[in-house]
Amino acid sequence: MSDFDLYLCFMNSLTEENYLKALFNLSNNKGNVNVIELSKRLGIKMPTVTSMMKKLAEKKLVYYESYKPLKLTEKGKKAAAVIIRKHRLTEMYLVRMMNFGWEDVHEIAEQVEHVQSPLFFEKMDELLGFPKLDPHGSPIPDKNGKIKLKQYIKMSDCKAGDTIKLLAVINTSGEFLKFLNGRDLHLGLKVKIKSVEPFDHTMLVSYSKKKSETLSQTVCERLLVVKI
Amino acid sequence: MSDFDLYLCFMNSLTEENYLKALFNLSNNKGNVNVIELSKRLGIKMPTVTSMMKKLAEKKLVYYESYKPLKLTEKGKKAAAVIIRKHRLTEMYLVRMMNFGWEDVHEIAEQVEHVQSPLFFEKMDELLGFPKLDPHGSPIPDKNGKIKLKQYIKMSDCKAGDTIKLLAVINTSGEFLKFLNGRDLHLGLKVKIKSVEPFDHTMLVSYSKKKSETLSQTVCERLLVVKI
DNA sequence: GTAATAAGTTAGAGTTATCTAACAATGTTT
DNA sequence: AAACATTGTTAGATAACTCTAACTTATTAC
Repeated sequence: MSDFDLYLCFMNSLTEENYLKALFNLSNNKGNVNVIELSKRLGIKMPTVTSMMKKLAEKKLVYYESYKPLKLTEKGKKAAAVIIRKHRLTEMYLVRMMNFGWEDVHEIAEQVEHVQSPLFFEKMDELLGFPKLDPHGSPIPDKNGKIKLKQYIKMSDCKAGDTIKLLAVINTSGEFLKFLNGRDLHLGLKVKIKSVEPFDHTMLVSYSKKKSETLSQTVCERLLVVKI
Repeated sequence: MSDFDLYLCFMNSLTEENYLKALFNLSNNKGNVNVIELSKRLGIKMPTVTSMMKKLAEKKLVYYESYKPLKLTEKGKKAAAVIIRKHRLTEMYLVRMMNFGWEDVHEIAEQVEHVQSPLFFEKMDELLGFPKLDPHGSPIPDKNGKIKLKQYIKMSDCKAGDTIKLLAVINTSGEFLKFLNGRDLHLGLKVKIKSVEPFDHTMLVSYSKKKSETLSQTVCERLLVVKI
């Protein structure tokens, strides 16, 4: 068994990496995850997910008991955070060093994150000046998989009269980000909430040179902010 | 079937890509390739190679007849060249834009080359100023898979008294490249062949500030040069 | 030109990751 | 608490890629 094979046998397959990442991202809110949620997120049928959970449980990456919610072990959390670190560093690299728009980087990072070369990502990190956040405002875990969670609130939870600063987006789909581009909405922006429509929670806001824009609840739920 | 699935169904799998690339690289000399050669190059047993050849033949990427040498079709050549383009652009990018040494880039490029995003590689190309050669002196195929072959000769085919310019290396293994680094041998270097030992074809050479160095035949066979 | 060697193929099996169909447990409604 | 809906599991099949063992064809050597 060569050095490389030895290295590989401690490695998780690309498929396993995708399950770990999805588990991590879905856990952010509640700590544990349902089979059906994971199934939907990955676009993979439930029986397949169940059998993969058994496999990951054997590797001590997931706590799994029949009919109980899924939960990453510490080892699993760390493995997932390392992948997410690679994803977010890549996104940052693509935006800052290669002039991609924030709406274009997710798909590419989704592939590059599986590259097995710690040095590659350390180099990115260094060239970027050790960034703490990715282009969408999400925190980048450190080399050991430690992640500093941010105390942001959803814009949709703010009230009329609040002045807020836009600091992250929840959804990183191209569609959504292009919508934000079209309205000149970008991270760091100061926004004043002029009023909130009680019926559908649409917000009437003003920012930069725009006197009056309306943002639907769907949009505001995907924007993370702090009050200022 | 979604747009993305539609895109995928015309795509070759990662495994197929590796077979195509190996076929292309092995063809460079003779145009056709033996099963056993390909088997050794990929580290995959011969029966597996045979069955993959049948699969690639169905996809019109390879001409395959039992007991006959393998040969890429035009379609296969083009597909392979596109992958090799991605590999070589990545190597160049890693060296020029990320400060990697030429001995470190092969393994990383081996993984990055499979990223499915034409834009990603076009961006590299643009940022690099549309390079024609990779860090090891190999030509980078254009977007359409056209490759301009270079008329280099092996240093081992040169004679005593020749003055040559080092323009490419055949082997891109870290070991070999580190050896070259250790002797300050780099591309573009002018080298004078002082004498050739008739018994083992070792060459006695001088270059830059070095009055007298010996290079084994093993090394000289892996160096591509032009006479000047 | 036959025997020995090398190269290539066939047959059958294993692994990983996926699916569908059928069944079981859990949660919700009335 | 019984009925229904939702969620989760089991069983069995499939596809891609790999292997070993046995066999066949081609090449080389005497």
